[in-house]
Amino acid sequence: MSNYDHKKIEKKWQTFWTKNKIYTTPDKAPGKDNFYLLVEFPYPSGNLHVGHWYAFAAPDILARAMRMQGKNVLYPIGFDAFGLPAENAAIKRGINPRGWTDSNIAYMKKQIASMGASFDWSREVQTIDPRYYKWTQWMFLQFFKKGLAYRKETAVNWCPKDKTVLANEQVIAGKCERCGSEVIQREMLQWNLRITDYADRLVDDLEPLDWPEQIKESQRNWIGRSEGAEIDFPLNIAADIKKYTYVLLHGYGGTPDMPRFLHWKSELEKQGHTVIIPKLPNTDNPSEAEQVAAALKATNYGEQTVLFGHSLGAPLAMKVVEKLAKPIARLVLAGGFADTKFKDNSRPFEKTFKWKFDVKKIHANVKTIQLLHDPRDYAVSDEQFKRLETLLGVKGERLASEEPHFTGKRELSVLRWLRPTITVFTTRPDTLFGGTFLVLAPEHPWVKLALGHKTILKNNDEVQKYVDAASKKKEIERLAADKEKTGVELKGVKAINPTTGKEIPLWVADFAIATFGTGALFGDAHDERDVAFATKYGIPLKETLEPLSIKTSGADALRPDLPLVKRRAVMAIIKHPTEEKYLAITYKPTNVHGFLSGGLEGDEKPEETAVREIREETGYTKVKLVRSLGGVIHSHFYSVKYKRNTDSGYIPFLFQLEDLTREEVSPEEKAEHEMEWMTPEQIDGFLNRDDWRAAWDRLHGRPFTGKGILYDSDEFSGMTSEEAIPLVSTKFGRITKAYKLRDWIVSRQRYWGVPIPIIHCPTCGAVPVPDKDLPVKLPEVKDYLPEGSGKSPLAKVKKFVQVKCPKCKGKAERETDTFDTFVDSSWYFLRYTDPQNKKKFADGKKLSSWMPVDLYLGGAEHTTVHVLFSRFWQKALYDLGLVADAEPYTRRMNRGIILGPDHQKMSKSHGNVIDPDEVVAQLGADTVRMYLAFIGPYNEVGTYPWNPDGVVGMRRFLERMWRTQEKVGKAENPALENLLHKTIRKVGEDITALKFNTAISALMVFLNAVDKEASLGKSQWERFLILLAPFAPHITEELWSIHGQKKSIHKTAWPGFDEERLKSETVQIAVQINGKTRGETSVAQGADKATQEAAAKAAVADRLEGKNILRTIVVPGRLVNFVIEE
RNA sequence: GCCGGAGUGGCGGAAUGGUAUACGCGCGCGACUCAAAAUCGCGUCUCGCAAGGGAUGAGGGUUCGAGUCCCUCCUCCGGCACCA
Repeated sequence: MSNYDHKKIEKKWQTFWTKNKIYTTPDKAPGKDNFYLLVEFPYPSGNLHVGHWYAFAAPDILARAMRMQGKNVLYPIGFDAFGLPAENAAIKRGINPRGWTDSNIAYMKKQIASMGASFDWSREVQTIDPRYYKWTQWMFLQFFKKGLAYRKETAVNWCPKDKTVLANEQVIAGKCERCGSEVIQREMLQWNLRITDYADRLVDDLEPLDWPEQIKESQRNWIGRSEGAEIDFPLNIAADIKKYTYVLLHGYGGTPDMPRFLHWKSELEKQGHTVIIPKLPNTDNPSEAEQVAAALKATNYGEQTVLFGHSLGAPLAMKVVEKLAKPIARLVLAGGFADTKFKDNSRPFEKTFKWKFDVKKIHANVKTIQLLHDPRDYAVSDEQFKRLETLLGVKGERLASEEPHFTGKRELSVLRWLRPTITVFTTRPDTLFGGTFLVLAPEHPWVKLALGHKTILKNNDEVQKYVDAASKKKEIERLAADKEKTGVELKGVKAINPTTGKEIPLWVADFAIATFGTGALFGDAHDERDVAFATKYGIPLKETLEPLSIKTSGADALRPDLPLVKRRAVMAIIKHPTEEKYLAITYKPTNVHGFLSGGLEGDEKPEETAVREIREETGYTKVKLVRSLGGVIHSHFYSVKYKRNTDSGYIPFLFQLEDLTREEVSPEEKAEHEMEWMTPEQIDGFLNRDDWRAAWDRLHGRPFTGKGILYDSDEFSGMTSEEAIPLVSTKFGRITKAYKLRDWIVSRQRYWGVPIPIIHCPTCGAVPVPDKDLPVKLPEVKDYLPEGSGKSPLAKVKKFVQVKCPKCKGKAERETDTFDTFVDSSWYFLRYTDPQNKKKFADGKKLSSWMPVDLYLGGAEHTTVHVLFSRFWQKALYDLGLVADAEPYTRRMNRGIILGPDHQKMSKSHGNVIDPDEVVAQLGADTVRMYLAFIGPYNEVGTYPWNPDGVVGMRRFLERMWRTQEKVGKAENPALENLLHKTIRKVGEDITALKFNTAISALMVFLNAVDKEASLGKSQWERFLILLAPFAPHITEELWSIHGQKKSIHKTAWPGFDEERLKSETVQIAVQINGKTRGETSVAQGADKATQEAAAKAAVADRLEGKNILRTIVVPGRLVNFVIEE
């Protein structure tokens, strides 16, 4: 027997496997089920670290085992090769990013081969390959055509050093993730994908997935859905300050005297505005020229004009704006069309209207454009509306109108948008009656609108200063939770609380976030942050909620079968006469920790009740009322004393003892209560029921922020928060949702990425590059530095930029931004199913034979962004009918992290980095694979320190195994056979469950047993080798061939096991007395309960002597438990 | 602050509600050796000479029986965070 020479063996077999292409995966294999095992493809940084090994070599065990167990396993790999590091290397060293990337890939491929990984390299995918990114571009264009992609002036994170825009997730603590420079805010035209349209589905579709809760929860948190309502607060701008002239354009077949127009007119006139509703000619068969002329004649358009167009009036209004000589204040469109491409509702006027717009002119003539859309609208499809949004570059409002095409009698939905209102988002509409101020984000559109109008905004300069300061502040600084809140009142403007009709002040404050909800909120007395803000600035507050505590657990939990009985009662917090202490009372029957309480008797006043109860329960006689704490605290609980469900309305008071004079307390009272003087800190930890805590909070002036019972809220008074929320929402606003998730900005002003396949034409707008011209190849450039103005280096390549418009053949310019690399990686798993396809991104049949991915293994750092983006991408493709599944990954698991030997994260600065190449050279790939698999469970996100001694231990195991070949003889060793069957089962089960560590432990147990035996049979040895083969593919292949096998061990079937063999002839059973193990005994396999009981009794006879056995529990083959009297 | 996950020897970790601490590392003792390494054997939660007792972050509960299920608290890890 030679020594175990890992270098020779590993090289030999890696060459053999490659030569014989043993890992090439067919799309279908007869008699085998397909299994798609996906690992995240690496970025070609140039060097494989231990993390890569953990990411690729451990799943390789599963891939190999599943193949042997009869599955056709797709285990592919590729490279996510666009991105900043290549470009930075290029800038720094003046080299070509492609060359840099290619050589890194070549080197990493060698390293991956050294793992003995069973990847099918024939399916390799590289995102930098034009044959791949052609389809990245194509998919984006499909989304664009569907209205899922749009360009918008967006405040973005701008890194002054990298001269590029960063995604939120690339900003760490206000600094650029890569270079550490301070990130600033800057407005830029950016391509966005409407991931927010999918927010609900991205949350809801998680529900049925078999994913760890941790991953699902991270995704939910990232999307950040809040359910609540939008409420409109009309603005009371005094008529003498600002008057608008409203021009309302009616639609096809419409007239100015329709009820909704008359209603809008009268409402707007009430606020002092002028309203003009021109009669438009020939509405049954309209001509564009005539209508435009009529509309233009209606008034002298100027900065005081608000133009509104309904239905056909909408494109008409756009035409009108296009033709104007000077800007107007606002353009509002509802139920309008963008072009004739969608003839789902063809009308006669389409012949005469040209439907071409000069978008630049429209924008020049109106800054504020508001688009309203009801998704139920029968005249305007969602796609049409999205087109309109794309055309105008404005995100519209989706809302519920009275009649789906905005044709109701009053159509408040439109009126809300015509007259100035502030719409707020709230999750607590139950506190709306107590809304005493509004807060707008500094970037709120209305603030922008009002600034500069010094007649409206009396403190214009002050507000301007505040808004400027806010935009200069870094986001991190602005959003620090513990920061003192600041704000400025918008003087001269008031909002009207729609529930009370009362005027309330309007503030700008940077704690309001422009991108969440509507960018505006109302402040009330039941929110800690609002109260802190209002208190600081002396804004009045009004409470409208009384606390309600409902006990659902514990001895005082409500009994579902009993009715609630109302009771008036008092709570008394009693202060010590001299010390800063309060009287804490434990009510023993229910273990309620609180203060003193008692019910009103007869026609007692509450204060009298309190004094009487203090005397009866505590014996203290010298008490004085300090103050009433105000309000009522409601509490629903079960009263053990009176045996009924109680609905107590507690009136809370603060008393103080004058001295500690006491009377005798009755024995009954004494038995029920326990008393102790406690410091406020002790009280904090002592109280265990919400009603007491509410009283304690009230004493300290802390706002009540929970759900309760409404008062001073008109017809909603007396309702619980839960009852009131939907009712208030629909009466004063609309039930809706808000998300933290923002649309995905896919533009990057960088060279090393996929060019965005769009051509900008001065007349046609953004035009997609025709399919036949795809891919738009990344041109060569001379230097890779961004242009500095915000444009990518591509902008410097004239040949690339200057093109003809595919539509009108006029002069046009190519988009010069490239895609975020998360775009590249959002669909790579689809390409693996058909990587060479030139006609499609993948063939439908091939897709359906592999998708959805059965198991996706990756790093925890990708749970939110990459996994979420690719789920969105999949859903968008699904909606286009391009893929068959709405979710890409059946299962997703995150792996753990390998730490350095010092239990710290591996890093050069710690000097604790393990270089896998070195360890492989010294101990072999098989050892490293096995060690990583053994280090901890792969199905949990743990942190596992690399233990150099542990790796050596694994090498010892393999050497021990190597020596075992000498023991192999022809005859089976019967002493090992049962254990081998057990091992076969356990290893198989554990690998499937990703518990590689316990699988290896079972293999060790078997080898330990072999060590104690003189020999083992050839068949036993071979079955053992097969079990070990997925873990240590090289050494097992070698030993397999040494024993004369010609076929690769990795093409061998997994051994079976015999159920009967799993059982031994006798079993050890535990003998317990009262659940404690007191002895053990062995009985024959399958012995009946009586036999087991008898054997057990004998085993602990001495302990049972003279004891009365109350019960005996027999768990066959496991234990016998005697329950005896102690 | 909100939400999710987890706390078991000196360390990594194992345990369908049923004999806690498998397996590995480390450590101790021994064998082999002139010696060392390698290898092999024995031991290794804790108190106790022993018989016995006690331990799965702390405290309570459910159960014949709890590391495992429920409640309260503590600590650590992860996600979100001035999110209305």
